[in-house]
Amino acid sequence: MRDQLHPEEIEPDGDDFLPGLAIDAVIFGFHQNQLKILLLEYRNTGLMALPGGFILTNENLNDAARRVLSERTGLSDIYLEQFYVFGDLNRFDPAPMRAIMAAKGFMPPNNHWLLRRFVSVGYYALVDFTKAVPIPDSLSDSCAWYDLANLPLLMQDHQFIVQKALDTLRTDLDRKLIGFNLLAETFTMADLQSLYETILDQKLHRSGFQRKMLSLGILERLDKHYSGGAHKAPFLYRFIK
Amino acid sequence: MRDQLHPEEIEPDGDDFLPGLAIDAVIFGFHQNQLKILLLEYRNTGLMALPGGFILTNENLNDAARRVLSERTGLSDIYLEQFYVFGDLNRFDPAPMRAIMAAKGFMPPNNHWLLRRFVSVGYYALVDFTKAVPIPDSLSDSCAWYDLANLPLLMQDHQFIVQKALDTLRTDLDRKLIGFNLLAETFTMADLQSLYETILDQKLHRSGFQRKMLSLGILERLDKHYSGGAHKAPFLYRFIK
DNA sequence: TTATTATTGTACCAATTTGTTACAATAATA
DNA sequence: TATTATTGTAACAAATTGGTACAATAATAA
Repeated sequence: MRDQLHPEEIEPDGDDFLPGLAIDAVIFGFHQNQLKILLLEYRNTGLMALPGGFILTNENLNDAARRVLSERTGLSDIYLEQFYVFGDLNRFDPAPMRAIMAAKGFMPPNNHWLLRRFVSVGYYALVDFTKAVPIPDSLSDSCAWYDLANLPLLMQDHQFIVQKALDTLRTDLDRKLIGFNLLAETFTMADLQSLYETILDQKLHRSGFQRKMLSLGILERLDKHYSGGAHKAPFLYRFIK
Repeated sequence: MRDQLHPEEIEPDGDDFLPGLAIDAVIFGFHQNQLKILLLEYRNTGLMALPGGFILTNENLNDAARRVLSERTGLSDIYLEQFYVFGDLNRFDPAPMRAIMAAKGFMPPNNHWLLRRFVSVGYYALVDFTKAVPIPDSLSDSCAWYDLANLPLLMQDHQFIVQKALDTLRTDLDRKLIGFNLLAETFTMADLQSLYETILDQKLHRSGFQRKMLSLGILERLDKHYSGGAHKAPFLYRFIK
């Protein structure tokens, strides 16, 4: 959304971008049985926000989202999905953006394009936590993972956007088969079940879960896995298309 | 989308609207066991298009969609849902819009705001066919129902938009309970089953369908219905929230 | 080396849901 | 009054899901 600007973006016109339109990205990761999302923290303001960006005038909307994702995570080929367009008037509040620009030493005029109303397209993304390398944008001093269960206060309506993304992820989890995008290349059945339990926030029965997953025909069983656990070694699986 | 303009909208600036952003509406109805959608036909051009519109600068996005819906159908309180944002560059083709404006006797300059790139938010709506009164906009000479199974050639990417709306309707049909919005206030179980069969494009088993629908607890059974049919009179049902 | 321990893989049965057939009840028509 | 097509529901089979049980196993502890 109105948060990620490269130095060259703080211009009086913003002519390189589609006016009034932005992208907000809820980037999910999974680590130590916790769902996490990427958040930016803005220099000298204490404001925390979702990664986002604008759409170049010669760029497809979905490509702009992919660009934002890749700029914040270093990854390409990310699982990415539109989930909602946030277009209410009451999300228009120039104060946070003005604070961010002021912290950057820029005092914009009141009609600066970044201070006007924005409609924002919400995307959610699923990434392999172990592969993503969070990269702050030019205005933020950190880009890092935060536990979804314990988020800090977010700027504007970003808390609402996160909730809507999570709702969509929950309903998409079974219909589309997307959970795998949050895991590493190979994983155990227990990993997968823990992921599902965390996303859906409910316990699942081990036996039934395994039966259901295997019946989908999207898992390839690999060799046994003998890590530190003092127990029977589980199989490893890989997702197959 | 870039199709509905009142006379006052054909101005050099379009300052009353958010720039570059539009709404396309796929308005579904159901009549004589056929799914139908509303289409506009533009004067003197033969172009057919989805109803659409723009967002006023002081208007919520969803309210703009409701306004478009009410302007084309005369109905308020319509079931309405966002389903996708169409933001590819290749949907930008000024020719059809120029033809529509020319047919209206207006020769716009090449940089006219209506001839530039638009990102369009797709909404689908479900209305009671018997209550909706299709109303053309100021540039079209007809607004009418067309069989989804037998659509004419549509402008730009509108065929694609319709397909995506239908896909969404199909997956939403069971998750949310929205089919009733396409029926009249009261209906028979056969009506409801026919609706489901038409939307999903597959035969369903009468007994199982009835059992499932009744088990949802969202139907109120009314009196018997004795219409023309030379058969046992079916019950009427009403949808309850 | 051998018991201990926690977990894994899978078999098994119960409970529930879904798929299918059957048939009596019924409302108009012949 | 018989005929006809449809409706409402019962009945049962098949499939799916929920839950338990238990042998197999990999490390650790004795």
